[in-house]
Amino acid sequence: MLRALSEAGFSDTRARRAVVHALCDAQTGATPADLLARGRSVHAGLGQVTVYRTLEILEQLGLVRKLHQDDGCSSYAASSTGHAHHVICRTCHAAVEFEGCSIDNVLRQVSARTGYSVDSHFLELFGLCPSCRRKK
Amino acid sequence: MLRALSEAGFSDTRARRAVVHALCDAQTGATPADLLARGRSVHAGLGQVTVYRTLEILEQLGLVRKLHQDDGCSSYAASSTGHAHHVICRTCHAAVEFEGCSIDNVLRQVSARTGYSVDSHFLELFGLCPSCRRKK
DNA sequence: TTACTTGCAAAAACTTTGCAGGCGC
DNA sequence: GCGCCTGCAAAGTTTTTGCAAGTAA
Repeated sequence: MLRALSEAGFSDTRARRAVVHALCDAQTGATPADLLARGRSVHAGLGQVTVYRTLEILEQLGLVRKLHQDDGCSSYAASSTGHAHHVICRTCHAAVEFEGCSIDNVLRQVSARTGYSVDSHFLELFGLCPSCRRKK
Repeated sequence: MLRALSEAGFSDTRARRAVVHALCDAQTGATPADLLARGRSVHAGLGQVTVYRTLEILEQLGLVRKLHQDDGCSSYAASSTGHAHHVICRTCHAAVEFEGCSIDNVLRQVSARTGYSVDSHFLELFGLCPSCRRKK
């Protein structure tokens, strides 16, 4: 992730490393406030504004994805690259990325029925992660 | 939609009718501010707070769904009932509901790979509506 | 009448912007 | 050294809360 940043022409700074670290450290979606707290354990002077600005960059590069959850859409999760989705645990919020969403059939169906030309999509799954399932 | 509200035990009030009307009137996702403006053409005294409160109720009843768009997650679209998704025009934002998302194969795949038990999902498609397509 | 609703005002939460100083390269 | 970055403070936005008055049933 840091590498991708510098390859895209962004400086390798202490603040950005802290945010990236916080994102990778969290196995769950994290809000800007979460990331600030986590990031400060690495770089005490980190500011909230920088978290926002770094997230903006990472999101544009596709390295981070905003999650849509019931309690709001303000958490972010690392996304290895390009097209991918997340499956989120409704108990502990652990977010795991997955690829290979073969929903072409749905796209075709919807195109045919609605007349829209569909060119992208957003998919998110919710359920229980293995560990939370065990605890039930 | 009004019927469903009263069946769920909520009063049939002028303010709620205005919000519901505004929601159905808009063929696109509408933000709380949009709904206030539209709703006021029906009930001039409508307040923003009531819009929020009504949306909350409608959302819980599954009559309205929050959309997840690039520019934020603060617009809502009417949803006839239960499980359904939207396909949204990236130009004019027209939102059309569709059912029949046969993504069971994806769910199974993800379950198998990640060990999560998946019990719900969120899917949204983006593209161009017939009318915007013609204008290109 | 009685309880549910409403809208205002204010508070709180969240995000963006401006800018002087700091740091990567 | 130059120009990108940062963090503070402040401004803007959006959403929530408290409460007295209003309205549906």
